Amino acid sequence: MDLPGYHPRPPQPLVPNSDTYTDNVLNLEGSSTSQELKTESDGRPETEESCPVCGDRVSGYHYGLLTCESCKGFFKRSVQNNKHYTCAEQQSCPMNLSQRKRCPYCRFQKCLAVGMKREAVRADRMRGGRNKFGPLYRRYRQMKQQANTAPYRIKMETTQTHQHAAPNDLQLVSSPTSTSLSSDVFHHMYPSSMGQSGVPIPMTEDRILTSPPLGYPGLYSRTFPGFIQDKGEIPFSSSLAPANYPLHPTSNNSFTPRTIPSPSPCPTSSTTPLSQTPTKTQDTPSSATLTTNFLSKLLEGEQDESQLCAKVLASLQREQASRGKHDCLNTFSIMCKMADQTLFGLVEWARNSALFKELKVEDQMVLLQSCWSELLVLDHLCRQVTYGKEGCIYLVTGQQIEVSTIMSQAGVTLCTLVSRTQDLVSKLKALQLDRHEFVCLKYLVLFNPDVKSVQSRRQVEQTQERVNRALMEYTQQNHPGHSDKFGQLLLRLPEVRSISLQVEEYLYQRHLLGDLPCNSLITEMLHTKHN
DNA sequence: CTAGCCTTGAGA
DNA sequence: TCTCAAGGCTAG
Repeated sequence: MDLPGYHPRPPQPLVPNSDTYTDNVLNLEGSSTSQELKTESDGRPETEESCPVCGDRVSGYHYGLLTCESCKGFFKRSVQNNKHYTCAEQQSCPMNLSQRKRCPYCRFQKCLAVGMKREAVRADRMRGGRNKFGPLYRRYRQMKQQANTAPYRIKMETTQTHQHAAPNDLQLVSSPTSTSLSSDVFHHMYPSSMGQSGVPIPMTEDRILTSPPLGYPGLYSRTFPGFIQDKGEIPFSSSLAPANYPLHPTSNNSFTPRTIPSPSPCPTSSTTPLSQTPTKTQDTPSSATLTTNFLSKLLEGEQDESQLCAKVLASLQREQASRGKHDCLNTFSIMCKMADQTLFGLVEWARNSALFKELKVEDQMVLLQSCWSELLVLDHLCRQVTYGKEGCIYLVTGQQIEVSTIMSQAGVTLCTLVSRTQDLVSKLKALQLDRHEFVCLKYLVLFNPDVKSVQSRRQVEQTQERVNRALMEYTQQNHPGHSDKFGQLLLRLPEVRSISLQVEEYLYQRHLLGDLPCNSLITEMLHTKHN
């Protein structure tokens, strides 16, 4: 956002020898009101929180979340008096302590976007007492307390440290070269089609530099100097071994990370409960067995999260190395780079899929160009369902950002997107989405026969139907108590679609503002669509 | 209209 | 009894 008050602060040395990013990096959209408060820890961290609406100091839980006194009052007045504001600008006014009074429309929209609840304003105006959000507040507080007792905040590394580096430390593979993805990379993946000449793309670079599976990818965040920092600390609570499945703490959802197949040459060694069921000796394979085998095949192609994590970190490190000491990526650019690398992985995933390979190259291209953002959203959702803690967003790099941090610094559109996505995460967690179901959803999105200009429409349709059937049988077999899980899962896809379209729209706007890193696969995808 | 401080009262 | 999120009051 190129709006007044939304400019990142100029880089400034935060600690002696600060040689990498500076404190502007957390500014998703440039506003920078909260982080000073956060780091002035005086042992009462909760009161140091910043209001997700305007960045002012919070005074407690109000209408569903921690906000400041003024936003509490503003929200109360707006709801009680049934206010209808209008925005004189583009409905994306900056929202911070000094400018919150300028546009009540945008302020109220942001209140809603960050999650303030209208229902908490009492229609009867009764004073005192407790409302139904009491337990919610208590849970938040418990979570915060937990986070504060075991904060794995990454101290900003001012010099590269090898202390925690694994033998195949990413630093060893970092190279001061350009980015690994170039704008024509998608076309280079499909050289036979489209006849795009393009420049030679170093698309092998990633493969060359990709490290072997890493034991503790989380550690690399420490060895990635200045990756994200703010006043010497980044506000991410990074887990110790985010992508190391056996060590990853299992959350209260149904995921068992161990079941995530690595691209090992031994695909039959699945440890999923499913693989145990078809071992009964039968002359003709049952429908259940066929479904299981089919899904196992689909799962074989899934990316290994730890490898993806390492790859993304390596790419980001290369990027930083190539930029030099005083040319730092801001947080938004870092997020874009992460998304770009993730997308690159998703394209690879599709291209390596046996079912996808059966399609004509032209069809492969149009399908991917049609659903790339949905795949990204699905991938993000799966990561949140698997690893995400409540109130946090889990990044592909294994780091976490508190949703409230994003909300306090993002504009209305981004807040809405985050809020919608988190809602969907909650629904999928409630549905206990598992890895098999997730991979089916990915295939259902990829094999979309309704995409314009698909040549082998029937083939795409048949594959989609096949996956759809497998998903239905799988949910019926594995969740007999949940008779409509299949239907419930399918009902989430329109929202995935809708979010992905909003993401595309948002990214395109940022692209037009010049905020998107150039030479990215995402930019290319956006261009393809808009052309 | 804003925002800081005050009062209230159900639930822990 | 204490806590703390509601609503209320009021100077600016």
